[in-house]
Amino acid sequence: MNTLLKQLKTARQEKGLKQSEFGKKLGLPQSHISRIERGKTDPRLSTVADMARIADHELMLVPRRLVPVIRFMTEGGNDQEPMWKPDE
Amino acid sequence: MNTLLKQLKTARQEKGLKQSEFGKKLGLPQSHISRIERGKTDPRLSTVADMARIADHELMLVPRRLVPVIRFMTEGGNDQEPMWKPDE
DNA sequence: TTCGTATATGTGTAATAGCATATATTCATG
DNA sequence: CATGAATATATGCTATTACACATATACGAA
Repeated sequence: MNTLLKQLKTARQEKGLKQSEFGKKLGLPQSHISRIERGKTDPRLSTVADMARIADHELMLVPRRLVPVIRFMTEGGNDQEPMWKPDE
Repeated sequence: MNTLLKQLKTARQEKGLKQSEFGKKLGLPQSHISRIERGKTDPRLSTVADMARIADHELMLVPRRLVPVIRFMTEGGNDQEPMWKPDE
């Protein structure tokens, strides 16, 4: 499907928001959130941008040659954890 | 207005495409491209994503704390040029 | 002027968005 | 197990709007 929508769903879940709460913050009905997350509808740009912001994210336009780097930074894993440890 | 749309427009221009050519690659009429770029309409997610790809870009969902870094990478300037040179 | 490009307008259609409701599904708790 | 509450998905029915298509206007350059 659309990976962006999947990312949005997990972002919402990580915020601990259910679809109805999420929708209320956006002024959207729960049913619509559901349809969007499952890819049953093609939402408007403003809708997705709003959803992103509520979920502490941002919708950005990225030049293709930077995509791999950014992908690594975002889904590369939890960078609360160090990526390597010095030899002891 | 929406900075993302402005970015899309300059991305198209940098590709040397006029609205009509751009639209043809997308299966969209020129009039629609015009309305979108001027913020007179709220396009669908798929439309914007398609426009991004044609313009050699990608629409990405980015965690808020990474936004400044990515902004620096993208609009930070031409990184064909090295950001520093070693002392000689 | 004529040509190329960008923006504007109007009409018809298809799809999103709003609203209410129905149907799972899971998970407690008696 | 049964029952009920909380969550997620589904459906039907309107209203609003993106989108398709044609056409018109504006403006600058050759």
